[in-house]
Amino acid sequence: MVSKAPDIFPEIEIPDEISGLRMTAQRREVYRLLQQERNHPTANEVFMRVKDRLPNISLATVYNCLEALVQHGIIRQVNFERESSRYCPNLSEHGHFHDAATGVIHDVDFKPGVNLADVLNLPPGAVIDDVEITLRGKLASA
Amino acid sequence: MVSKAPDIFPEIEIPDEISGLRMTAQRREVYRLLQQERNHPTANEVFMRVKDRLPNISLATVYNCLEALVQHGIIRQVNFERESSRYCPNLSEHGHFHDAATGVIHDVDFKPGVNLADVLNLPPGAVIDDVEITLRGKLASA
DNA sequence: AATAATAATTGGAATAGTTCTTGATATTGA
DNA sequence: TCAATATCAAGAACTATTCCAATTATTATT
Repeated sequence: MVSKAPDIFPEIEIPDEISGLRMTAQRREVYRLLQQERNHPTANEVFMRVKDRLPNISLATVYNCLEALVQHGIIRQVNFERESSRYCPNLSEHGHFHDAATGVIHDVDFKPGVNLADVLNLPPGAVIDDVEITLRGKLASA
Repeated sequence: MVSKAPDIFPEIEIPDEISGLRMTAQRREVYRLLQQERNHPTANEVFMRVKDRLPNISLATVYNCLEALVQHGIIRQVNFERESSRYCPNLSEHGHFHDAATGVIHDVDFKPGVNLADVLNLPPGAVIDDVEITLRGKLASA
């Protein structure tokens, strides 16, 4: 007899529309999963997980949903090297620390009041639309 | 009658060995090209360019050469989103600014004396091996 | 210099993540 | 209700990269 792992979080309610994007059943479940499992899953991981609730969903649809959510600024797409894209619902400007030992990805926030131009020699006239910071290393067992 | 574009730079001399890596003809030309054309070419762009001098070189060999050079710390591999990897001979710790209008990639240096931990809330105990900073935006015509 | 051992190169096949295409299904608006 | 539009599913297609097996080049040893 197979028993499903219990949902750790109470059901997250998701409205019928977010930022102008209609929440279909598929988009809703994809988004809900990202909210609940904040370990930056790949499209395929999302696919496997969401199948619990929508057994007929296809991988192509997961890609479609993820793209729609990214396009509407509801989630973020994160890339490490040329590995599979990963997705996260943390919209605040942040970077990522990739623990080489465990593979776990930690969100890394900016300290308040930090200005990129204080830190980097930007090309003159540069207007920054998007910043991507990725760190790789180890967590010394504290 | 086809005339080759003249080499802008005088021939760059490359020793028989760099950081313990034997410089074969193929590796030498790949490396020379990266030194001369500092526009962060892709493997395929390197391939097409290097063919001028080594008409029989294969794309697989270009990939092999690039990997060997990266492995020995002679060049760096740079990834933007999930686009083709690009390669650059600038070894100093630096980031990249990607001009959305022109597609041109500019190297961006750190201001002297900047410490990552001053700027980011790193996870406690994090030891950083590698930093990757990518900016995307536009260059306001100065 | 000849030979054996090792390393590098080539060309094509294989792989993996993602995108595209087509037909079916659902939703919205008139 | 009907037409127009959007979304979905399934699998084919695409692309950057890696792998593989056979050949060629280089190095070390006699």
